[in-house]
Amino acid sequence: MHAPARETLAHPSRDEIELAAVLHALSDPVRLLMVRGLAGAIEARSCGSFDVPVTKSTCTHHFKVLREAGVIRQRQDGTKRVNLLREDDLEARFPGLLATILQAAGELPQPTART
Amino acid sequence: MHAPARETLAHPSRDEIELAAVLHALSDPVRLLMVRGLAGAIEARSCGSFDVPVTKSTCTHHFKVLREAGVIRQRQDGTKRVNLLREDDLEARFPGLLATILQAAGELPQPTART
DNA sequence: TCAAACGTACGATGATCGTCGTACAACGAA
DNA sequence: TTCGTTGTACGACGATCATCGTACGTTTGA
Repeated sequence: MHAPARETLAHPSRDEIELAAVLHALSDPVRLLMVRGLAGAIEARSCGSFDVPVTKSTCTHHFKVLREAGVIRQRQDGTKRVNLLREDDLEARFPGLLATILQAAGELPQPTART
Repeated sequence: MHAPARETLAHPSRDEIELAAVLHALSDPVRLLMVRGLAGAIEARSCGSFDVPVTKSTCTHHFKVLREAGVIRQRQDGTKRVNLLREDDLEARFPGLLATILQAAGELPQPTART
């Protein structure tokens, strides 16, 4: 077991994304926070750039849940692993779902704008 | 503890409905089935009228989860307990959410139509 | 009055979940 | 090369979950 796990980043294909899995993934407050952060970002964000009240291990766990549910895509980039929402795939599979949930989660997150 | 539980039907008020709880409630395939059945029905439906692959006790449990999440409202009617979706409350709290999820759950359920 | 139907309550069980700490691997910079 | 950064892997822990069987209460109907 010396192979770097970086090769093992399994993502479900678009058609394999299941509604129940997506809803379950988004039913955790921490993960909802992560997804909101991802939705507000233009660029893919590394795991460590999130302000969530859990340790690194737990963070890894949550990103794995989101990835395996098909909500996010993870890609290795040097020592960082960057995450981005699979907005297109989700929209194709479940139209309007992500946007509606994000809106229900308390409007869009305002990264640094406060007029 | 001889009081019939029929008095103890606690429902969250509209403003107490939480997104995470709703998503969690809907992240179970059996409950999703129940909600779809409820959405297709015009009248409130009794617990026993659902075609779900679980026993009665489990059914009771699932309806309780749905009720406590604020997804359905339960009312006693003779020996039956009837259920109906809290569409208005959900729409007011999380606009579009229920409809979007129901649509994602595989279009509208066709109770007895098969042209 | 008696029995059947409907659904609950309670307890149990095995599975999954969210959380953490520690140890380790990979990469980048000095 | 060496060190710090980033994030994972692997247990482990307690909590919650989905499921069931059995026993019981309530209402309806014969």
